[in-house]
Formats: sequence, C-alpha cells, structure tokens
Amino acid sequence: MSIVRTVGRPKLENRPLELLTTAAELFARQGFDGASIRDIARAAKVQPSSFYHFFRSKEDLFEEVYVEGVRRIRDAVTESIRSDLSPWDRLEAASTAHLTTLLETDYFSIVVAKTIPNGDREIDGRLIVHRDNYEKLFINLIDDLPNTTTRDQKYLRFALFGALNATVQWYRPGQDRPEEIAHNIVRLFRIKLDEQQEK
Amino acid sequence: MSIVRTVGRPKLENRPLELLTTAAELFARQGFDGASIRDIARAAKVQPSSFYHFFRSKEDLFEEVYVEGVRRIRDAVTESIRSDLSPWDRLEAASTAHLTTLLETDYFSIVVAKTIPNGDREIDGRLIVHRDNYEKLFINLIDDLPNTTTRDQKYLRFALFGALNATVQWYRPGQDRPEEIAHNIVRLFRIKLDEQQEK
Amino acid sequence: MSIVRTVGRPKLENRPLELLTTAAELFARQGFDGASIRDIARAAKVQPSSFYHFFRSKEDLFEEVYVEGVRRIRDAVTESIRSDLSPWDRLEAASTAHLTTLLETDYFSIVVAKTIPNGDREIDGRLIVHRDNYEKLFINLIDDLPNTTTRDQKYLRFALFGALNATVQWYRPGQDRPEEIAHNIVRLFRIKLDEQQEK
Amino acid sequence: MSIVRTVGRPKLENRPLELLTTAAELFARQGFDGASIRDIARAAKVQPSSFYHFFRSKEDLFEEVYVEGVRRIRDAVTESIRSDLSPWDRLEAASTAHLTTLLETDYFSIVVAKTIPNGDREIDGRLIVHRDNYEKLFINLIDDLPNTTTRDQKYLRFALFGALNATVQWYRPGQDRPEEIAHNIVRLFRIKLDEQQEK
DNA sequence: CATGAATGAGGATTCATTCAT
DNA sequence: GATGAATGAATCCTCATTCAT
Repeated sequence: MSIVRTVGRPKLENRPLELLTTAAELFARQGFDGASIRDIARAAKVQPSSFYHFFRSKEDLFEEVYVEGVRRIRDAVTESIRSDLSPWDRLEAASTAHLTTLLETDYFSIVVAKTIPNGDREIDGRLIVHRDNYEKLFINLIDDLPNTTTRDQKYLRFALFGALNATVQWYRPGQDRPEEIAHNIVRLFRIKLDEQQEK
Repeated sequence: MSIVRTVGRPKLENRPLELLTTAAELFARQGFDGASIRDIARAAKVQPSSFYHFFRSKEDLFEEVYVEGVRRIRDAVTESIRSDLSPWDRLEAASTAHLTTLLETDYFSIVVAKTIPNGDREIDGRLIVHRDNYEKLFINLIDDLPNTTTRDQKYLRFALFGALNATVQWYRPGQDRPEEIAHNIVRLFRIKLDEQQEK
Repeated sequence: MSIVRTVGRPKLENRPLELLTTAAELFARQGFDGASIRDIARAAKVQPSSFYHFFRSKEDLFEEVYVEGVRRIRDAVTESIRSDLSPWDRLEAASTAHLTTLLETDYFSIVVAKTIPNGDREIDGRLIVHRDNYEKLFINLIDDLPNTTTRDQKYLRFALFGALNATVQWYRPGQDRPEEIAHNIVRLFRIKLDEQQEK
Repeated sequence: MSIVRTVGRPKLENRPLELLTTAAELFARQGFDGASIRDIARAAKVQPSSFYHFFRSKEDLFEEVYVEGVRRIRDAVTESIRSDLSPWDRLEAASTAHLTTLLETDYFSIVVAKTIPNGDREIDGRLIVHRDNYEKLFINLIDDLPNTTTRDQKYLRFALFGALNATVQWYRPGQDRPEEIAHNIVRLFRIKLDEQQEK
C-alpha cells in the first residue's frame, strides 16, 4: 500500500505525511467545513502559512486525503480478491477488506465513507470519479454472483455499500471485529440469493 | 401526511415556517457547518438579525430542523404500520414510509439521514436521543420477524438502516420510485431469512 | 426624598419605577456600555420595545438614573446640614450622609460615584452640570472651615471627594459602617487643619 | 523613566507597540466596553483581523494594557523611593511619582486609575492581583509612618489612593503640576498625623 | 523551506431602535 | 400601554489565503 502519491508534484517525498494524516483525522471527525486549516496546521505542528508549500488550497488537501482514502480501500480490496474463491466468498472477502480498512486502519478511508459528494461543490465531480473508480471493483464482484438479475445486482450494490459504510456510524472497537461484521452483513444477502438458485 | 403541520405544535405555528424550511434545505445540502446563518437568512429573505427573533442560535435552529425531520419520518412510519400485515410486510411498509418521506417530501428528513452525530459536539447527545427514539419503531418491527436470532436482528437493523439512508446519496427522481426501492431492498433480506426456516 | 421626577413628561407617575431601579443597578455594576437595553428590560421583566414608552433612548435613561442619584445624595446631605454644628462637624455630617447614601441606600448614587463624565460623549455636559450643582453644597461647607486658605479648600475638596467616592471600590457590608468610614476619613483632614490654627 | 521600554520585555518588543498604545488611549477614554476592536484597529491603522495576530482577545489586550500601566506606575514609584528621606517625604515622593506617571506620561496608567475591577468579569481577578501587587509598595510606605495606628494606616491608604487617582477626573494640563498636586494632597494628611505626636 | 505579518471576507451574535398591531 | 417582528449597524472573532523576509 503506497503512502502518498508522488507523481506530478515536486518534492512530494518530503511533503509532510503528518499534514495529510492530521488532515484525514480532522476531516473524518469534523467534515470539510468543520475542520479549518488552522486546526489542521496546529494539530500537525506547523504554521498555517507553511501549509501552502504543500497544498494549493484546502480543497486540494481534501481531495488528496480523499484520493488516498480511496486508494487504501482499493488496495486492500484488490489484495483480498482471490480467484480460487467462490463468487460469494470473494464478495465477503472484499467486504471484509473494505471494512477492516474502514474500521481498523486510519482516518483516510473514513473520510471516504463519510463524505457525500452531491455536486454542489466544484470538487465533487472529481471525488465522484475516484469513488466510482473504486466501486467498479465491487460491481464486478457482484456481477459474478450466480443466479442474480440485473436488478438484484443494482440493489445489492447500493444496499451492501450502504450497510458497509454505515458501520462507521455505530462501530465501536472492542465489540464485533470487522471481519465478523462483514461476514454477518454479507450473510444477510448471501443465503437468500444463494438458496434461491436451488428453488 | 401533511407537509407542514401547524396544529398542536406551538413551536411551529408562530414562527416563520419559511425560515425552518429554508434552513432544512441548506442544512441538507451543505451540512451544519457549510450552511451559514447569512445563507439561510438570505434564502429566506430576512436579515440575519431577524433570524434571532425566532431561534436562539444556529444550533437551536439545527436541532429544531432535525427534530421536525425525525417527527415527519416517525409519523409516516407510524401511520404505515398495520397489524393486519405479516411481520415482513409490516417491515416493508415501514421502509416504504421511511423512504418516501426521505426522498419525496422535503428536506427535513434528509437532514436526519445525512447527519451523523458523533458526540464531538454538545448538541449531538440530544440529536441521538431523538433518533434513537425513532429507531425503536424499527427495532420492534425487526424483533417481530419470525425465525431470526438476536444477531440476525442486530445486523438486519444496521444493514437496513444503512441501505435505506444511503439512498439519499444516489436517488434521482424520475427513476425507481421510493416504494420500489424499499421493496427491492427489503426483498434482499426478506427471502433469505424467510427461506431459512425451511431448512 | 422624591421618587421620580414628574415634571415635563406625561404619565410619569405610572412610569415603571422598576425600570429606573433596575437600570440603576445594571449601570452601577456594568457601566453605561456594559449594560444593554435588553439586559435592563429583561431584568425589569418588560419587553425592550416597551422600554421606549418611558424613555426616549438609552442615554435618556442613563441621565435620569444619574439625576436621580445626584438628587438622592443631595437630599440626604441637605438634610444632614444643621446650623448648630461646628463647620467641621457639619462637614463630617455631610460626608456621613454622602457615604451612607452611597453605600447603604441603592444603586442610583453608585452610578454617580462611578461615572466619570469626560466630555467625550454628548451627554457628559449635562451630567457634569448635575454633579457640579451638588458639589456646590460641599464647596460651601468647606469654605466655612476656619483657618483654611483657598488652596487648602481646593485640595480638600478634591481629596475628600476622591476619598469618599473611592469607598464604593472597597467597601464591603458588615465591616466598618458608613458613618465610621466618614468619621475616619474626615478625621484625617480635620485635626490637621484644626490643629493648625493653634500653631 | 522611559516612555516605552523594549529591553527585557519580550511581550512588547515584537508587537506593534502602536496597537497597545492606541488601545491604552481608547480604553482610558472610553472604557473596556466603550472601545471596540474596530475603533482600536482603525486608530492604529490596521485591520481588525490583524489585531488578532498579536492578541488573543480583547480581554487579553486589555489585560496587557493594564499590566503595562501598573508596571509603569510601579517602576516610577520604586525609583522614587529613597531611603535617605523621612517616611513622610518618602510617601510624598512616591505620590509624586504616582501622579506624574498618571497625569503626564501616557494612557496606560490612566487605564489603571479608571478601571474598577469588581469581580463581575472573569478578568477582574487577574487585574486585582496586579493592582494589589503594586499597592503593597504604598502600604509599606504608610506602615513606616511614625505615630500612626493601624486604623490610621488603613484609612490613610484608602483616602490617599482615592484622592490621588481621582485627579484623573479633574486634572487639566497647564494648571497645577503633578508634583504640586501630590505635595498638596499629602500635606493635607501629613501635618495632621505629624502634629499628633506632639500632643 | 519556513514563517510572521497582514488582510478582506465572512462567521455567529447582539446592539439600540422603530413600528404596525 | 404593550409587544412581536423587523432591521441595519455593529459586536468579537475566525476564515482561507498571500507575501516579504
């Protein structure tokens, strides 16, 4: 899993990862509007003015955090997909990877799960592209499920994503572990559609 | 279910309903931090100072919008519950009411669906009380489902709410209607647990 | 001691004395700028708009409080002056009356003691006239003191007023009573100038 | 005694002294509530927002002005105390220093003389500490006076401070000079208690 | 690289006051 | 008399951002 994308920008290797990490945490907890550059700079122990050496704007920073969040989830999910598993097991493995990243890794992915780009902001279009890019992975996995109609697939996708991402609202460490949660959520859909084929 | 009820609700009848309605829309689209009192006042065509004749603070306004949103969803769901239906049909009827309110009536309920109180703000505690109060309705409906374990119920609740509320992120008017969406989402869970008893 | 001046304004008899009394207290504690019409109206349990039935403006109100404060002190001092006393005893009696009004009666007089009209505000000129009008009483008493030069009198006046009015800064009920304080303060000056004649 | 000392006082040396000086003047003339940040910034020819680079809040600014005022008076008084003088002459010298600072140097000390911390505000406690710290100097000088009782000392202290600080209300440049005023005020008390010993 | 200084716009909120009812 | 509604100006303060050093 890469740390920070380094293409197209000078000196990205040195760019304080801490700034991104700190921003991720604050954006995850307080949202884009609720977290100020001052807050982030203070938490990262730099001056707000120094911030502009690394990011052109607050929106830029947010987009980088978001992109990194998508990448981390995508990398985890990609890694989890093994062709020797059944389609449903692949979907469960992917869901487990998605949830584990969301709930146990860091704040980058939480920003992704909590952010709802609605097109009102100029940045939203770009965020949606990133997110859609990732969701294709799941769409493919769902398309592989046996005995499912297009309609099944469409709603399964929306429902599964809704259910998985909503975990960030109620998950508390120490209770069910992410893989248990993923297993149980997928199970809710799996047997139904699995059994259906036998009818 | 009326759009706005002014009977028996003293808090609403004398206050510029437009202020609440406008606030609901802006909060729904831009979130608490993204919508300013200036924005809301401008959209409602009053001076920002006039706003303070009706609401003590921005948080107060938000809470009123949220409470009204919860009330509208709750009223719709309560009305939809008919004892002559089977447990699963009751759950689907409730889900349809929930979704119809969310997607077809107004912005109050969308504020509820999009707001994730996480305890960081002082207001969050109160919001959670309102929301939990409503969610009990669904918990009861889910408890009534035949042949479900406690674990089934727990995950069904989280997954169903996640799936239903996530619709505000992808729903576009003109495509599937709310009742179709609700039907299809509940169907994903329904058959599975229904069939299970026959195993 | 009159309650509220009733000349020149209609319906003054009914004008809520409580508004004046409340204003006196808030002006005494928080100053003109620190006490708002809202504060005063709230404490007096009327609406801010009702306030304007009785006073043309905040400055008007302040002036009335100030004038009433001056009157209360002046009335008390006037009453205390008895021609059968020696000049020094008369001055002490007047000082006692002044201090008793300041420290034991109400907030009107405290506004007078704490307000320092410096001419920056349009209202200041009028306040100074009221105050000077009262201070003439003391000037006369001091002029009557035996064996004092004009310079003595001038500084005695400034020092005595300074010392007396400063009591509002340190006086705490339950310790020395106002007449004791007045006696001790006057004593500081009295013996010196009294004795001097014997030299 | 220099007007502004920038050596050894880190808090002053880097900050726009003009901001402090301007604030001192406006606070002296209009009080804490009467002088707005806008006013001060405008008079100092900076934007109100620039102000917040140097001071965290209006209260902070006021406290700094107050502390600086106390320091200037204290420095002047400390410098004036010479052990080769008689106790009464020391007190007069201190009074002269106090008055000269108050009336001839700048506005910092006037803020101290005009501000009456009464405990209603959160800042008052700190102001009182600063003031008390300074007043100890005078208490010591008064304690050294021969043939004075504790009661004499207590009232002399209150009366002397009251008389000295009240000068800011009536002093006009061009008439009596501060040292004359101090001399005359102390003289009012001095002979009395001095003479007493001969009785 | 880093940052202290600066800023215009905007944040929520309060101000004294007016006026129709 | 009384007041609820309204307002424009002002309150303190924070915003994201720029720039000279």
